[in-house]
Amino acid sequence: MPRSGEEARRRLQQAALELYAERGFDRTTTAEIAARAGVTERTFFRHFPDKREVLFGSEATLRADLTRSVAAAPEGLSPLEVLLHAFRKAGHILEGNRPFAEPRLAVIAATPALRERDLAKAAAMADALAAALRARGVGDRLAGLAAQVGWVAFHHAVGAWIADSGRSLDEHLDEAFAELRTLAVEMG
Amino acid sequence: MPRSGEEARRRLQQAALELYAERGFDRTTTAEIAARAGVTERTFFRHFPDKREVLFGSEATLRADLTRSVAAAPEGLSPLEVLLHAFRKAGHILEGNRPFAEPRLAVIAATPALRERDLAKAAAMADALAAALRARGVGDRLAGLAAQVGWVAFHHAVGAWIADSGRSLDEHLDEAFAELRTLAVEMG
DNA sequence: CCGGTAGTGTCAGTCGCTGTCACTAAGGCT
DNA sequence: AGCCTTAGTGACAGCGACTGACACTACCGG
Repeated sequence: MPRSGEEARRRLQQAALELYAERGFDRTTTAEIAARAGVTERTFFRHFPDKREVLFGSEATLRADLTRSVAAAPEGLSPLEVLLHAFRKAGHILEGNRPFAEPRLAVIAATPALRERDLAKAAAMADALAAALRARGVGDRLAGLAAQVGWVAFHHAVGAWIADSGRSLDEHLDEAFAELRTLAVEMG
Repeated sequence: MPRSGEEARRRLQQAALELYAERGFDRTTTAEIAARAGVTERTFFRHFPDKREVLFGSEATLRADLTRSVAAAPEGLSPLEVLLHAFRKAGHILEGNRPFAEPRLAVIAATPALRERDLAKAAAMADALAAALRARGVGDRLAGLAAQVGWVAFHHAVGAWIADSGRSLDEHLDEAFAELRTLAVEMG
């Protein structure tokens, strides 16, 4: 029953998220995911390289958004200001997807294997941000450091926003970057 | 031929590093590692939970060293200064182990699966550093941010030191933290 | 000398993942 | 309409990572 291919892919993602949330990542087999999606195990591995990657399908678009925002940031901003600018734009998208993203984050937080993959995606994101900064003329080494530090602050802000949804993500972002500044200035 | 247990463990680590370097991580089986170490595949998994962990046996002692140094740092220092203090001490140990650590880092850099595990270890290290900072009275959220940012700077310094061994790790550490300060101050 | 214990070998089995081949639905071409 | 290409799939066989269970043996203290 091959329909569009893209449809099977979405069903597999949905089925995987459900099963990971119900029984846990370790207690669900790829065959079960495929069965719930109405396809074969083999088809699962045609759409996703492994059992973890099925939860990380939207990272590529986020990366594209962020790098585009970095490129489109106004002239004359410092590297971290450029990143803050990009994070604000990406954050707005994230705020909309929250009901879908929340169970996903819960499953990832509860599964070491998925946390590893998540960290790898974060590292790739930081690399992409560093490349985007370099394209703006930021020094080679400095771009790498700025991208990683900026990403840490972003991640921190998202975590705070998850815990305290009362305030907007933008507020948490500003606060995280302010804390970053405080930390650095305190150094002799 | 059960001798000391600890001896088999060391032989397994050695054999694994050699084989990973020779054929690559993906092209070596756990059975081959066990064979070169003179034990059975089952024994490999008694000493290490999986094929990757065999390269990460010394992370626990590094973590212990770092957290101890954080606790022993002088009073009155800012969070990042405390971390810089701890990194200097750990760095001296690292400078001694270099001939052993270098092939290990090369293998990790060449293998995505091992990079994932490495990132997970780094995250655990940052968590431990954050806890050590909290024990010194640093605020809860700030400790987490400082630990991650500090670790990024440390990692950056180590990378620069690997590429440019002419200068000491301490110099690279100072430079990384100075760059960090510059980045933060540039922000409006 | 003996009993406990820790480290190991052996075997069987599950599951993640891959290569291969045949099949079928969908869309474009004449 | 009939055909042909192509993408998506099912079925099958197989490797390798990892686990549970059981038996065995070197060691260590009494």
